[in-house]
Amino acid sequence: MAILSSSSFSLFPTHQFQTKKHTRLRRDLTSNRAVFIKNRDCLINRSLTDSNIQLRRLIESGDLVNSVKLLHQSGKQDIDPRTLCSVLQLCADSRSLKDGKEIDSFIRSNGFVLDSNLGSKLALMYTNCGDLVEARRVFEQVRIEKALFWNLLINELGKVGDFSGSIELFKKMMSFGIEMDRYTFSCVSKSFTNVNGGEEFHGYVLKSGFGDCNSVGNSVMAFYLKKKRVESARKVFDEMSERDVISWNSMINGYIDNGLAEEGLSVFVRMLCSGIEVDLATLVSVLAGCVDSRLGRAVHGIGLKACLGQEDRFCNKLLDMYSKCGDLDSAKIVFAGMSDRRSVVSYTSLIAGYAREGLAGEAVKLFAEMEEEGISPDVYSVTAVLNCCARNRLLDEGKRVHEWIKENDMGFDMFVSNALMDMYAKCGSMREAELVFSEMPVKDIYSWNTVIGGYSKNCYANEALSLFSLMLEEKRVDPDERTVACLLPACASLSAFDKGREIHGYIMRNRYFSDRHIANSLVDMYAKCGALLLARMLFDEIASKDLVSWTVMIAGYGMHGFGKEAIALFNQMRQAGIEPDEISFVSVLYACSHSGLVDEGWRFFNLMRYDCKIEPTLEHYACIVDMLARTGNLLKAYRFIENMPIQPDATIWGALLCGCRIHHDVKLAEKVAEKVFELEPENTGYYVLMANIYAEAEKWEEVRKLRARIGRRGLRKNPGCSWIEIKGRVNIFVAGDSSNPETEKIEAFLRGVRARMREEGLSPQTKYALIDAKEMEKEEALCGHSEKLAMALGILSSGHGKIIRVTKNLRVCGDCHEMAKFMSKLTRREIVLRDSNRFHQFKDGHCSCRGFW
DNA sequence: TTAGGGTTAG
Repeated sequence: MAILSSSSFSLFPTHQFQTKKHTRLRRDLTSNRAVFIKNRDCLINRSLTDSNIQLRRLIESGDLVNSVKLLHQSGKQDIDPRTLCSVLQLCADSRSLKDGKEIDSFIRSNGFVLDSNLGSKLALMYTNCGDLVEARRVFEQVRIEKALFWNLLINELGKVGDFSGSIELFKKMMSFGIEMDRYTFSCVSKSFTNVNGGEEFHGYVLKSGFGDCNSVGNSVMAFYLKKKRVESARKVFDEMSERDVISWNSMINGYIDNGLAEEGLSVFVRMLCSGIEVDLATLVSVLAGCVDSRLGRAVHGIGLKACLGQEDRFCNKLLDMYSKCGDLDSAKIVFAGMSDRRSVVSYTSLIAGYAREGLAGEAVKLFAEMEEEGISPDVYSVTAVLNCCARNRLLDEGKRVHEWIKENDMGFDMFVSNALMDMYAKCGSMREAELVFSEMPVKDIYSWNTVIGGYSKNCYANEALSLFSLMLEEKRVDPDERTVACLLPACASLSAFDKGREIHGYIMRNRYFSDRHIANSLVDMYAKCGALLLARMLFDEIASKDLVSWTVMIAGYGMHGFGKEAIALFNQMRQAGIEPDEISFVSVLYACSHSGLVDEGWRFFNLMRYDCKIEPTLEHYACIVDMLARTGNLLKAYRFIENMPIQPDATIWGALLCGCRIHHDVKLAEKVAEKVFELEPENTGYYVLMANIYAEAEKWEEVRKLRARIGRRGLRKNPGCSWIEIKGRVNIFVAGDSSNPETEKIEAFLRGVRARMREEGLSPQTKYALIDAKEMEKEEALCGHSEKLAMALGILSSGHGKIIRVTKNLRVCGDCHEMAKFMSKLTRREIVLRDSNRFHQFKDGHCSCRGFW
């Protein structure tokens, strides 16, 4: 077959035609000369061909050792080049490089002419024995005619990862005018797949005229699929004149592998309708695309009909499918049916299934059972069991696995290290996670994202941000969408508006906004940094909003005290056909409680229970209690808690305690406080809250007793602390702090504000000072509250028009709240204060919380 | 063309 039609050479300059003609001429001359020499040698040494015959016998019996020995004893005249070809073939077959090299040196030292035949065998020997450098050298010395030998070397170079070498040889083959065959394209396709670009591969195939060949078409499909160009692969698939089971399987697998399960399944259905017989690979691919076990069961049936029920790979994939679909009963049936054919793969699938369903005990038990069965865990099963510990917060179990990993020297595996760090991070042990991270010689994107996300979730926001900076500095691994998604919650928790904006810039430069995960966390970040309008603008830009998008925006309105807006958005979400879940109900209930919308709150609570059939959790109950308590319905709240179908926790009673403080009900507070102290005896916040209630009622003796109680328990009050970001630097203040270099200015400013307040008849809210002393001292203590210091620094250090954004770790104090209102009017500055509970937006002497805090 | 494992938002 004329493989390379003349048109195929249009890829090369016209002088190629001359080269081809000349080489053919040279080849003919060389070959004639070889025949001449061979005949001459045979004539001279006719009597000595015995050793040649003997050698052939040895080769035929596969005795390479004696063949080489005999060859060494013989002279050039004894040996026919065809015999050399046979012995080289034997070396190639037995992968014996040492013998092969000896024969090569025999050939060279005896001056044998390296013609295409002998050269081919020499190249084959080197190719098969893995000395690809020598193999390529032979190709440079001799013109090898048969495509087979080129294909083998092209293939081997690709296999060892020398993709450019493989493509170079392919191009040389083409320029030499060697007739290619269909295998040539299969052999080189892997190399084109693995280099950047490689787009010309399809062009070569089309020009070679092999485009119609089924196996070549399959290679082109594989090429596009590896490059994740599923649509291009589909075009090749659609244009194929004939498709074999491999073509169908590739297309199905290509879709499913690239997350397009529906398309993959529709090709599978078409395959079934076309009457093509499915095989093991078809079903293994299809099972990977089954996201619900009903469909998977149908494929299970097809597999049984196709007599694949006993195939290990089919069973393992079935097991994995059922386990991923959450149908553990079916998974267990398959597992039971495998009895003695269970491998570490089967165990891993079921362990991972248990882990996903939160059945940590079962997962750990199965892991132990596997070891008892004599099947040793490998990196996959260890990763699966670590993941199980991570999801179920099993720190002790995870630590035991870590010990096992150390004993069995498995720590080198990146998957294992990453899973270990994730386990520690999810169990809150960031120090351990850090240690694993620091010991990793090579870190990939998962490693960085895991630790950054771990810091972020464990309230080490600053550490998360610095690790991200280090990642950018080191430049070994580029951040991706997930890095940013890990990072934004850190900015959100710190209220680090400027940092968040910087990351927003990074997101826009890298076009990450189209990723909904990113867009949602960006909206959440801005809402939590107090930039509600910005959050809303971005929310409006999200093209296809999901439940999380709506929920973060609803929660954003809620925490800023825009209850009505939150409710409107919740209704809009339902109109858009998105069903609320338990978290979105928490957001809307929280919004109702923070805006004093009692009727609406009840309406949503009932809607959730009776229409959406969502069982309320502690969080929902806490919102209702909070809503009732804030609005002064203290007894209603108390009765509500008593009638709860689930056990109330400290947060629930704590919400009522807060209500008691707002409405100055000391008696009820005492009753509630005892319940809270019993439930969370170590939480100092509740003692402080109760002490405040006493202080506000001026019951100083009770304050003293409570203080003593705190002291006896060895508890220390969590110090109030506020911070403000100025020019990218976070300034932190604790109460009475004078460490800031601007302290003098800050104090003078606050004194001035206080004086102006007094002039306008606003006296300090000294009840909040919590100090039983003379009024003056109290006033001074108030002046030192951390949020006032931070706000003052903000006003003094930032340009007019810039919003002052302050964050406090506890609830804002009443006096600071009054003063902030006054300062916003006096200085005509907008102040956004985020406390542990919500946002306060101070403008023109008013606060957005309207007293609900 | 062919089995199992690791990182993201409310």
